[in-house]
Amino acid sequence: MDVRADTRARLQQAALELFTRTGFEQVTADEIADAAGTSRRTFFRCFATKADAVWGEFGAHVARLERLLAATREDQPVLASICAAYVEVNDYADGDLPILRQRMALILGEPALQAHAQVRYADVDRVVAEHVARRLGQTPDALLPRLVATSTRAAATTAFEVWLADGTTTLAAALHAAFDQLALGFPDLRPPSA
Amino acid sequence: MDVRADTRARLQQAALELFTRTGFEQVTADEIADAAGTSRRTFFRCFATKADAVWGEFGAHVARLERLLAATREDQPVLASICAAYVEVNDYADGDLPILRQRMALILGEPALQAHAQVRYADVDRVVAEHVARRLGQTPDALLPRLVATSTRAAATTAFEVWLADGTTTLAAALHAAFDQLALGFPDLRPPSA
DNA sequence: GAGGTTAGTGACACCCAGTGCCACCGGGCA
DNA sequence: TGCCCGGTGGCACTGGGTGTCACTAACCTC
Repeated sequence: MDVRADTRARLQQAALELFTRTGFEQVTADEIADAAGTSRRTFFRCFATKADAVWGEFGAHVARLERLLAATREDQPVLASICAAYVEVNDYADGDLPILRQRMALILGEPALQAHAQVRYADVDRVVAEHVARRLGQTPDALLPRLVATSTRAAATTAFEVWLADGTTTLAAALHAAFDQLALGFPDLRPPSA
Repeated sequence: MDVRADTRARLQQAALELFTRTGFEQVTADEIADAAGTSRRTFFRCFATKADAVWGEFGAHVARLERLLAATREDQPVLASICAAYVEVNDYADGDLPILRQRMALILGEPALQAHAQVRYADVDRVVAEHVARRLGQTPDALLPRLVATSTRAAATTAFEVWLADGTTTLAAALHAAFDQLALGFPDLRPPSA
């Protein structure tokens, strides 16, 4: 019932390559399957959606984020704990950075993939909101847990965008810069600029 | 080349109705067209996507937001100006609230529509980022303008969610509550809770 | 009032994503 | 050798979205 790991890996690699070269919408599932030396039917057994081929092991990613948040020390400020967890989860080895760049360029650049990302990010938001709710003694669907979850994810996404566009800064540095702004209520735009 | 306004209105109404009753994925474009007394082909001339039938005149909405932001006084804090613009754009007459609730329940509840929303919201983000960039003398793709745009939209979305789930608070009140938290750097979770 | 233009529409054919179903193939196992 | 079973390929089908053409009704001109 399951899928052989190398078949999945070949499909993922082929998909990433073709999407980057030709554009997400232009590539058909048949072409990916051909490039990976397998069939269209097998592609859709590995990935529920064409878009899912771009996301590696994102489920494991979210699970790891959840564990990190659960292990947070109580005396650490909540935003700092979330920032630290985001930084740790996204601490890739140098050798993995090119693939990460390729993946994120697609996700942040292709409209269809941006849309799909929303569904995947909903899991992240849920995990973060539960963490905040636990720390605050509120329910996860109250205003504050929800708001912290969505705005910290907004910060993380923005950090990824500038990291991707810039090329000189570290991903960790970009994440810290974004979270600092958020945690301080955007001090840089506090003084009326006139 | 254009589409008759009442055809579009009938289709939109039928779509909203059917989506709410049966669920977005369960309704086919044919069924919507039949319910509106027209053809499938005409449906796709009115709306590029099945999902687009849920969004009313969202383009006009964004344009109005842009005008409001452009007319902002220079001595008003940036976040306050954005909050005021969001509140004003979402200041519906009481008679329009039921339709708004219906629309937002679909957009926030159906995964496929959540995904599609990301594409529409990208326009909002661009407009807000340009406003912030103008006020700060930065480019719209710098960290701070992007971050303010995405996190204020996160705040607005969260406000919509609690407004929808709650039923007692005003939309304006929910927006102000969310923006206040954001502008102050989440003071409610500042003290280490231990 | 006849003839031409034009916008809106409907009908049909097509491409492609995604799914259900079944047949096949290869390897472990009695 | 015969059986079982996980991975796979082929096939047909649904449904979203598009390009094309033919039709119709209004409007305009002579």
